[in-house]
Amino acid sequence: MVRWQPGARERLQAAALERFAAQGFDGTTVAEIAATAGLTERTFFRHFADKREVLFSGQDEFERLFVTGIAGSAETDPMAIVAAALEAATGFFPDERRAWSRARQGVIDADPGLQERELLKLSGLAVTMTRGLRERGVDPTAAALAAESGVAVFRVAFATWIAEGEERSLAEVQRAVLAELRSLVR
Amino acid sequence: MVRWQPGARERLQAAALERFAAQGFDGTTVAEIAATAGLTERTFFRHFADKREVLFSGQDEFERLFVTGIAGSAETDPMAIVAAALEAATGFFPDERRAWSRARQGVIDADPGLQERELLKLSGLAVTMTRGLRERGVDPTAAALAAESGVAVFRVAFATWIAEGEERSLAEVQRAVLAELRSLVR
DNA sequence: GCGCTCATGTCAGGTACTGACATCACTGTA
DNA sequence: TACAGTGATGTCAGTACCTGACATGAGCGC
Repeated sequence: MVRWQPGARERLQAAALERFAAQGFDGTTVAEIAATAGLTERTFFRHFADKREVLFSGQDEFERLFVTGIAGSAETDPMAIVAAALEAATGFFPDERRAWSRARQGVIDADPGLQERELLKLSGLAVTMTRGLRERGVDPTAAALAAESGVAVFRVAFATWIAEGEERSLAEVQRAVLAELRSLVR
Repeated sequence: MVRWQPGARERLQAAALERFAAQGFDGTTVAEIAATAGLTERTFFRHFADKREVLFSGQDEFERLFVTGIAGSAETDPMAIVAAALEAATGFFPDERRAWSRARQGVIDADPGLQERELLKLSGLAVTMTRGLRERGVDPTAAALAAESGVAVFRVAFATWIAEGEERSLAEVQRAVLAELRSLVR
């Protein structure tokens, strides 16, 4: 007889997204999420630092794609390196995840507290990319600027990708947005 | 005999900054801030939506400077309009406020929760600027890009302005940062 | 078999935040 | 001058988030 069902963390994340989508973030208690997953509130806080984090855990792997993308690029021009990293990061969002991403973003867009957390994560991504670029020998200011631009491109591309009716892959959308940025800056 | 001392809001803000600087954000309770200001916890929450907001109230006026700066500019080029708005906004940070700004930023930099709130405010500023530019007839994508760049310039300039040993005014620093951005993009 | 590990449960408590109602100096008006 | 209304504050009770300390018991190595 097994004492605990496996996958507690994943069950909590699924239960949270489902409840948030149905009743809103504020209208859902942590105890309720835990109960839906067959666990207790205390266990929830052992897996996630706070109530909001349940929607953002997994970001680490996403950031790692950017880091390895920067480190593995053969380019020397900062924006070209960033473009390679953006390309590598699209692997985190295959088309099968589009519906899930859309639902998750809908929940985030409905709550300022969740938007705060998202901004903090993206800010952390920019910091990480800046560091990676500087380790490649890029000038500090140029590195920060290129990293911020890269994050901006990702944001716009991601929003487009999950928009109703959009059918292109994230990689395709991202290439188009990057091209648009280049023509605007020129 | 007066029933209440005037300036409750300002007293709460001053007490909060002083306590946060001395014991950290987490190490300070709202009840403690209120008591320092000669008030109760309940009154604190009548003036500020939450504990973090006590450090960010006043942002509205700052944003208004950007808006009027955009609306009042005679330029037509998006980045030139943004430059004018940046210039107008420096009025919010005269040299007399440098020490206070430095103390406040030190508190924010020490707490992730406060950084989240700061990012949300800056994101709101970018949204406001984007709207202002679009009302001036600027293309949507160009407006968003120019607004984001403007916020980025402000962030870098502000960080430089409050750095130890810096003596130039915020307006001077900001002009230098903007020039650097222009040369990088070119 | 036997003890160790470790994910989970239980319990008590602190702090952030909110709604409902009370207080009372001040202000305008008859 | 009396008196009703206003509005900032206080009091109190309650909910939800989050944490520390300790208990439980199936699985695993020896």
